[in-house]
Amino acid sequence: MARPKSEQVRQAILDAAHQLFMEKGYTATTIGAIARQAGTAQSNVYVYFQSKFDIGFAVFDPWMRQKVTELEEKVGSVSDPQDRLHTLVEGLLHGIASDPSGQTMTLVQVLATVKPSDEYDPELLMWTLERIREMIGDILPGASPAEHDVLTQALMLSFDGIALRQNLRREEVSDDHGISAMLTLMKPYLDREKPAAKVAEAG
Amino acid sequence: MARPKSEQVRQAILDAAHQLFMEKGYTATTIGAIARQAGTAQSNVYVYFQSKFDIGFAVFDPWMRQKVTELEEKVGSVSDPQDRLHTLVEGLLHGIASDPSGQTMTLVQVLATVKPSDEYDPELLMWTLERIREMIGDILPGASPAEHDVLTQALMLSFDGIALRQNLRREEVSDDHGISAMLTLMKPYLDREKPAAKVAEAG
DNA sequence: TGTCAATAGCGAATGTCATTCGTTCAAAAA
DNA sequence: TTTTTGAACGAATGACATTCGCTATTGACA
Repeated sequence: MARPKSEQVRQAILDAAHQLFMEKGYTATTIGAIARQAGTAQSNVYVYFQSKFDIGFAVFDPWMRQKVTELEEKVGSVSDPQDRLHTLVEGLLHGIASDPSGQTMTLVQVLATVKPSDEYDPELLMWTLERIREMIGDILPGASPAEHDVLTQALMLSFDGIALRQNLRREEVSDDHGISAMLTLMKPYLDREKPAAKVAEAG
Repeated sequence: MARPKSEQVRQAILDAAHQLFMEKGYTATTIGAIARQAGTAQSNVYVYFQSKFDIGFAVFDPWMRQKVTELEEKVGSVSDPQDRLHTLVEGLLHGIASDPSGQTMTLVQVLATVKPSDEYDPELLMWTLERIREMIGDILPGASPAEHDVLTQALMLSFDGIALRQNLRREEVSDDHGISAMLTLMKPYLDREKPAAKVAEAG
């Protein structure tokens, strides 16, 4: 009832935040700057979002879903299993986790500065895990579900690790070694129908 | 020359910071609180440390070295290679990365809030990498140096990933799957002298 | 078509921090 | 002793996220 929130204003705030996060990072972006860029009052931002944390997540969430969806298409368009795996790992760890536009930095800075009052919903994490498990299942139909889980978990863990390092943006701390390491660790699964390791308690 | 800095004061600040970081986390701990707890003036803290970042790192660094050293001893005391690998991965990822005292949260929050003016020195990271590579070399003498690198990089990446998630402290986001996944991925290296994967570009 | 009540929108606070300033005073060097 | 350097300190500064009190709009209802 009464005066409704404007979808335009909401989107303007998200767009402004998105652009500023890319330019300066989440921490260095102020609510005042977001409001100015969005053409509204600083205090009005709080009519649309509960907190800066909220904005950060609202910006990252659709970006991440978009990227993962694109990756699914890309992986789907490759036929050779070895190339598919390479595309998946490379795309996830290089293309998304160490994405140069800085969206991943947003995620890290958002997650690292959660306050108890911020409500973190792991739904995006679960959704992403699901997509990756599915892609891995497609690439390695011979492996067991437990093995799919193992590879999925390891990939997501690496994703988070690379994201954290990305935040440092130091030449000395390159991601390349880590990425090729994960690729190497996963490769053996391509070569067998029933891999040696059935230890997987993951599930 | 002139009045020298007091090692006592410096240590008091570090101790106070250490305790408060464990209790409330890095972000939620204020310089004022550290000073009060250390029995000195807030401004005097800046005589001993350049910034809050500096303090965070000065607290984390010796803790991490201690933990890694303990892990080396623990791994060294185990004889069976399979148990050694298990001890290493479990100790690194469970014992250190998801350490409940909150030191890892300190690391994550410190790294995630670096400002350009903060001088991050990757020396601790390099030192840790070196120790882990050495342990892996001991456990898998049959593997090539390139393979040692691969496993080291993958382990450190997982370490960072688990540390980031640890910061969320949510039941839904457990580390166990990720840890056992890494263990599973590494196990095959125990069973062969010359593993299939020689793809390792890492080095 | 007019009135009411809810609430978007806004400018000016608040409150919390890290960090800096200006001054004082202890101790090393002369 | 005297001088000089810099530790110690209380009081600013300057950034921010977030809240407050008020005004203006707009949907619902008469």
